[in-house]
Amino acid sequence: MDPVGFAHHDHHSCIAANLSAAEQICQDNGLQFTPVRRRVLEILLHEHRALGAYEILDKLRTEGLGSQPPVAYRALDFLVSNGFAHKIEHLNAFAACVHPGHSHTPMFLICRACNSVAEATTQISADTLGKTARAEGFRIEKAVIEAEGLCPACQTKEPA
Amino acid sequence: MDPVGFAHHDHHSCIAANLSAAEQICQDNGLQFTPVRRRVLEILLHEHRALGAYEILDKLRTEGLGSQPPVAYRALDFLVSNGFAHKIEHLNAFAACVHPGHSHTPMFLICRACNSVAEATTQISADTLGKTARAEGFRIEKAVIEAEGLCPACQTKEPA
DNA sequence: CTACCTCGTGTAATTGTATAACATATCGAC
DNA sequence: GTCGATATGTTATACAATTACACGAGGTAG
Repeated sequence: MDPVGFAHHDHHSCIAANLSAAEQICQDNGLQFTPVRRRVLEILLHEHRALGAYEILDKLRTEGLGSQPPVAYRALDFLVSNGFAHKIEHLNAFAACVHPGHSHTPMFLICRACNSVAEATTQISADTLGKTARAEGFRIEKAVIEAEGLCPACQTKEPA
Repeated sequence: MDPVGFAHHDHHSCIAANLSAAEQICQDNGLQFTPVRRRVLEILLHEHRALGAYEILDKLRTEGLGSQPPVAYRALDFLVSNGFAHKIEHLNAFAACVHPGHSHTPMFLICRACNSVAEATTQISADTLGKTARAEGFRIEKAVIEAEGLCPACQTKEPA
């Protein structure tokens, strides 16, 4: 486990650290961390929640960084492919990864009331899921785990 | 584990059994198993793969059972809510549940080459995921696990 | 130096997925 | 018979994602 999302943290340094980590990784791997890509990651880090592609596009538009859907989708594809962000399938939205550079199978906790998203790491996934899959001859390349429910804050507002 | 999907099975009886199980469950719980809902489940069972809402809608249309998106989506919502079908978030598609009536957190194995989907049950989910979630005060109500990779058939066509 | 290749971006048009909002119908309770 | 609850019919629209093609900057082989 490595909770981030429902707990307080130093947001400013969290953005800076994540951003420079991405920069470093790109340099090490010969990837181009272009202005659009960098800005999209910044936006995701800043909001610290899952954003739809069109929400991101709106922001890009006001900044003159691109106005058509493909601009946003291409940047997001890059970020996701290289582990800087994740797609939350359940929401058709995207969120910055909380620990880029580390290979991990994240689990997302999605609050159905306030739509906040927390990313947690779990040991089980890679191993145990792999076992289940191999049992029927399937070769897993990527796995996503998404849980829907109530975050701590919304549980108090809407008790069982 | 309880693989179904990449293995052969008696499809005809599989449809019939599943359908009557659904009927029974609806009766027991005071749910209306209406023609549209029944037909949508039949379609999903018959195809035995993940279908998009609009694919289903096309079939309904040719049968005079409804022609507008909400018709399909409402039926699908009903089936998903009551455990007769699952939504595959990764594909924006729907598939019949292979063992309705049993509470379970399924894992889906999605082949990226042929798009086939297998549903497997895993013990870990409810328990271990719950533990991870509780660690940060999150209350899980529903969890989905989706894995992307290569099914046995496609592995032979496209070896590592 | 230039012809060419690769990669990233700009833009238009389109396709695919899902929901909002409102009208109509059926059934059972009172 | 009226009312409330549930299901369906229909129009329009919102939201998500991709296709296809043009342009431009940087490298490199000839």
